[in-house]
Amino acid sequence: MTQTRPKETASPDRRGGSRDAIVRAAERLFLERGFGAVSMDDLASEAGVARRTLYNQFTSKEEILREMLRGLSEQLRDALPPGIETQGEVEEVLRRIGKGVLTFQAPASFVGLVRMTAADAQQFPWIAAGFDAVLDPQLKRFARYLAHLTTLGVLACPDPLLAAHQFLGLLNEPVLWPRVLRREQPPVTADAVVDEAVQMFLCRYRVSDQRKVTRGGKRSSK
Amino acid sequence: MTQTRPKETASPDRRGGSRDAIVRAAERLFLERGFGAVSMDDLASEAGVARRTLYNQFTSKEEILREMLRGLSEQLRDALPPGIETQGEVEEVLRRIGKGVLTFQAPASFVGLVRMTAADAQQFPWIAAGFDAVLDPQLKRFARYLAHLTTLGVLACPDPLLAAHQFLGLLNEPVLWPRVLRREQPPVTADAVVDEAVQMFLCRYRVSDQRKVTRGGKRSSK
DNA sequence: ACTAGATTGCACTCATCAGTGCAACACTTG
DNA sequence: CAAGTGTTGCACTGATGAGTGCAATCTAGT
Repeated sequence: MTQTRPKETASPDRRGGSRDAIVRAAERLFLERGFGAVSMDDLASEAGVARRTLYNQFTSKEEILREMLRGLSEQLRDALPPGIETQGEVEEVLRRIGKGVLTFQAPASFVGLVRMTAADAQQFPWIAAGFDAVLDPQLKRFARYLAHLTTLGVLACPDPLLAAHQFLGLLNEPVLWPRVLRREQPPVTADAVVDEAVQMFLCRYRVSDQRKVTRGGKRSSK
Repeated sequence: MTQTRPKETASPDRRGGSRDAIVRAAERLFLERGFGAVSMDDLASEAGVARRTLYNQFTSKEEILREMLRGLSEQLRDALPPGIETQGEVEEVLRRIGKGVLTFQAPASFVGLVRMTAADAQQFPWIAAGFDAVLDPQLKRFARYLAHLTTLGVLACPDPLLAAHQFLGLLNEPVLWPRVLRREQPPVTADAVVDEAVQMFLCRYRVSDQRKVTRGGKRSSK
């Protein structure tokens, strides 16, 4: 009789779909306006759900945010696929990583996440902690890759962590941060930014046994 | 009744000093917690002033923010003193600019301003506009400097604006953004960051007729 | 001392918002 | 139909916060 219903994807309207709808609405609104600036009424109407349902599914507004960030973390964790640095030559790998970074932070939701982290993490430190838990391993992993190449004699990075920061800075400054601060978009394309970043980075850190690829590459076709 | 007791906290001179006290309190609180997270009561007690005085001096909370940002803009406008790029060799000038950038964004108030811009500029676009009005001219000015050096044949920057972004990215990524996002501080010193940024930047853009680039530069001519 | 303007405490109003209780309703399953 | 579960609307509570009116009070300038 009273059976445990697996609640498999029923109609998104009535059955267990409300929880998902709420989380999706939270992604839209929290990331767009920030946590404090979104009321439960906003959330309910954005989710197409009664306000009371929010409290049937979650114990508090904060729990909605937690669940939203959990889902977002999983998405971001796949940003740089494992093994991206294992094959190919340095320049190729760096360009791949650069494109990967710029791609996975391209959606407006990532910009919103950065904004929300900057804004609300004072009151809710666990927001910054969760954000950090996702990004920091990837930065460290990149630094390990650079250190590895240094021991192989391909690069000469005396401080791999700083070098990793530098590479990310070359990518983020013209692309991500203007968006976060709502400055008008620079007219450069992502491809050009990646090309220039790789070029400058290698120019500085590559061990010049032979200069084979440092220069003659196709300059940004745009 | 403890009613007739004057505030013994900051004692803002009783005469005209209250307005300054309020603005100073606004700088502390708004930049630390964000605009939306500070109440007029917080502001009044931080300023050592009656809540009613806020409304005697300003018409609204928003006007307090506007006045605070106005003062802040003037401070930031002096960040890179005029003429900083006119004298000395490229490497010297870049190092001076780099140190200037890192110095003027060192105070916690600047980090707070960035946070507030990211957070509240969705609701109040004029915040981002004011922030932009300060930073953008300086970026453009730096780009003009790079373009000038390119015409002189000292540098080879095909895209001076992108190059300016790159230099700033090399500085900001390891220093400013971790602070904005409340990630733990990297252990690198500001001096090291500036040195490495200048080195990498010149390694990429300097035309090879120089004498004393610290590290063996690679010729990077087109 | 006197006066004018700034300051202060206080008691409001009006609005928003998180969260709860409850009864009615819809849909699914047996 | 009946039971169970999830959803909905509504009316609350309790708290916070922006902004105002007013009378008492303080301080400077004369």
